[in-house]
Amino acid sequence: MDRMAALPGMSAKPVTIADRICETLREAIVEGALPSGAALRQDELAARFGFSRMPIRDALRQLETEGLVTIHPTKGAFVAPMDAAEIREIYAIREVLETEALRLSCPWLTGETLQEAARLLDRIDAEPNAARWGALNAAFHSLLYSQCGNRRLLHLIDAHHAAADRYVRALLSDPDYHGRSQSEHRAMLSACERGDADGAVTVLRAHLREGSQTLAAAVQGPIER
Amino acid sequence: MDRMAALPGMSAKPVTIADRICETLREAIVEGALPSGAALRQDELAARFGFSRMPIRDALRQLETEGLVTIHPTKGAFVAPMDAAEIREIYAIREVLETEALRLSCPWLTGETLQEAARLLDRIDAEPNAARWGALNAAFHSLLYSQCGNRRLLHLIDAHHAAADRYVRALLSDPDYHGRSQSEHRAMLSACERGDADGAVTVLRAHLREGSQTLAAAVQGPIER
DNA sequence: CATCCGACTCTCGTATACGAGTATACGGAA
DNA sequence: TTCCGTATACTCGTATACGAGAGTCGGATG
Repeated sequence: MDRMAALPGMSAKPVTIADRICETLREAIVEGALPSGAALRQDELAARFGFSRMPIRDALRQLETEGLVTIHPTKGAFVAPMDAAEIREIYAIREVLETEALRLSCPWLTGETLQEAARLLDRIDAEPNAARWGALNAAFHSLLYSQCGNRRLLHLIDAHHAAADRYVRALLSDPDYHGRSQSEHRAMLSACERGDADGAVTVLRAHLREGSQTLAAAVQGPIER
Repeated sequence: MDRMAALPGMSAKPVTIADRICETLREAIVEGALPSGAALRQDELAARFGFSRMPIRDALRQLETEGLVTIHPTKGAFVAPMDAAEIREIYAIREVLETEALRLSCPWLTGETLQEAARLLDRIDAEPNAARWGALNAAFHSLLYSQCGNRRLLHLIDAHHAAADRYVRALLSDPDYHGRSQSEHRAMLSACERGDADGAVTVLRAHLREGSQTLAAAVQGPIER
C-alpha cells in the first residue's frame, strides 16, 4: 500500500480522522482485543474515540474491504469470524498470487535488494514484538515480489497478507513456528540469490502451505476468542 | 464475502440508496458515459441524483474498492484512468486466479451445471446488448469456477472481471472478438465435459492472454475517452 | 399455558449544517 | 510583462439531527 509515499518529494497526504480510527481498530482486531464476532456499534465507537459517527462509518467501510469486519445494512458491523476454512481460503489465494509475483520478480532482483532482504531477516530474528514481527515479515515478502512489475498484484498480496496476519498473531504461543518460518525464508532468499526462480517458488509454496496447516490446526480447537 | 447470501431462505437484504447510486455510477463508468479522469463532485452528484452527499460518499468508496474510481482526501473522487498497463495487470491477475479456480472446480462439475453453461453460451450468441453480454460472460465463467470450494477466490475473480469489463465494453467495434471469444468458450466447456482439467486450463489461459492483448492494443491508440 | 400482537427501544441510514484546507483569480509590485 | 501575495470561492471532512426499519419484551387472548 501507499507506493506513492516512496516518491520522496510529493504526496504529503492529508491524514483524516477516519484513517486514524481505521488504523486503531485494525490493530485492536488483529491483536485480538476486539474478539471475533463482536458487534461494532457506531455510537459506542464514536463515544469511545470522541468523534462523531461519520469518520467511524468510513473506517468501518475501509476495514470491510480489508476483510476484517463484515457489514450488514441495518444490522451493523461485526468483527469477521476466524475459522479454519477462512484460513485455507486466504492461503490458497496467497499461494497463487505470491508464487506468480515471485516468479516474475526473481529475475529482476538486484544484489542490493537481496542484501536488504537479508537484513530484514536478521531484524525479524531480533524482534520480540508481535506487531512489528508481522510488519517485518510482510516487508520481507514484499521486497522479494517488488520487481514483479504489477502494482495491482502487489496491492492484492498486501491485502491478503494483512488478512492472514490476524491469524498469525494467534500463534505467538508456538515457538517452533518462528524458527521454521525463518529457515524457510532463508532458503527462499538463497534460491533468489542463485537466480533459481523455480526453486524459490517451490520453497515459497511449501512455506505458505505449512503456514496454512499450522494456523488451521491452531484455530481448529483451542483458541476461541 | 456474502457468506449469508448462500443460505437460501434468508438474506432478503435491505437495499440502500448508496447501493443504487453505486450501481448507477458503475454502469455509467463502465459504459463510458463518465469518461476516464472525470471529476466526481459530491454535491454535483447529490444534486443530480436528488439525495444528500452521504450516500454518494458511500457509493464512491465502494467504487474505489472496485478500482473504478480513485479518491484523494481533500481533492475528491475521479474516474480511474484506463490504460494498457492496467489491462495487462488485471489480466495477469485474472490468469492466475481463474486458472486456479478452474483447476479446482473442474473435477466437481456436474452434467447439469455443464448444460447450464452451454445454455449460457447460446444466450451470449443471441445477445446484442453490451451490458447484458458482459453479465452473461461473467456468469459463464463463474459457473465453471463455482465448484472450486473457495468463496473468497470467487469473489476476487468477480471483482477483477468487473474491472476488466469496463475495457471490454470499449471493444464493441470489433466483431471478430465476439466470435473468437465464443469459440474459446466452447473449447473450454468441451474440455470440462471430457473431465480434462489441464486442457480446460490451457484454453482458459490462452483465452485470457488473447483478451489482454486485444484490449491493450485497442486502448493503446485510438480510444481516448 | 401457549401464542400472537403491539408498543417500545435501539441502531442504522440519510439529511442538513459548519469549519478547514486548497485551488484559483485578480491586483499590485518588480 | 511577469511574478507573487492576498482574497475569494469551492470542495471535502466532520458534526449534529431526524426518520425508518428491525428486534424485543410484555400483555392480552384463545
